[in-house]
Amino acid sequence: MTQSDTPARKPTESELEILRALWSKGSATVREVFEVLSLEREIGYTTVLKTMQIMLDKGLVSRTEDGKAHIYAAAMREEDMQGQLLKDLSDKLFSGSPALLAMHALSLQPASDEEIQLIKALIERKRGA
Amino acid sequence: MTQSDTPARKPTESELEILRALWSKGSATVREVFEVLSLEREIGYTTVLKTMQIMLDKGLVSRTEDGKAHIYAAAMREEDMQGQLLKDLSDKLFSGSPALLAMHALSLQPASDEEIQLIKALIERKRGA
DNA sequence: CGGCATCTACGAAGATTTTCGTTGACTCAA
DNA sequence: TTGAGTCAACGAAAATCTTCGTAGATGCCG
Repeated sequence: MTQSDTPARKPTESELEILRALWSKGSATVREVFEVLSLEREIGYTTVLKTMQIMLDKGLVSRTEDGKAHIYAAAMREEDMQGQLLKDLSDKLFSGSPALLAMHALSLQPASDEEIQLIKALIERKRGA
Repeated sequence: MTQSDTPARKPTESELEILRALWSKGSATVREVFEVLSLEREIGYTTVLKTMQIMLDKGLVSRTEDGKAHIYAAAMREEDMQGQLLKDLSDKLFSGSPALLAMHALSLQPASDEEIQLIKALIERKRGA
């Protein structure tokens, strides 16, 4: 039995790397993902293939057959993964407070005027609610 | 040769767990860390000891002798580690933009009035500069 | 002194992650 | 039909992380 029905663990570094490629392309074959990753670093085709098969087993990606090749897609939306990993980091290093985390992030690098406007709007919206 | 002089990699899950205990106590012996971790979960004393020795080798902690026992301290300040991991996450999932990350974090959970004030102040400060 | 308690050191097993070689299936063209 | 090219499956090696048993050193108490 595969473990496709397990909760959905945190992706490993390599898995996240592949997920990023999938999100950016919408969906892709192993070869396409391999080509994206190859731009970043040395890696073998079968390494990518194997990892994607493992991810399928973990439920991190889904796939459909298309003739000889398989087409893969991320099982989770990028923003959901962002939320999940932010929550994880927040729990581990920011006393479970995303707001505290946000403050640290903001002091990490000055936000642009545009970003500041967005954040202000976001805050106002919350405030109004 | 130990690898104490390597760049300072990202701590593993277990290592981060130990770092949190060290930050909360300032510095501590293996036994003290062990006792903190024991409150959270089942774990053996030598497991903690071994992990802390590995962390010493990696340069994640420092230690001084105190009679028979050793006193450990985190090598990096908590806020620096927070910054490092935030940057890492930002690079991997938020196009390298901490501000974008902050926005997502804020929409994750409503910030308290107090937090909103702090964030506003932070933004104003940046704006002024 | 002798034994118990407490430490560190060492090594190794087990689990997980990362990597890729090899194999066999299929496709297309000569 | 056969050979070159492309693909997935499989298995296993290598690297890393997690766990702890065992052994040896040291301190303290009677």
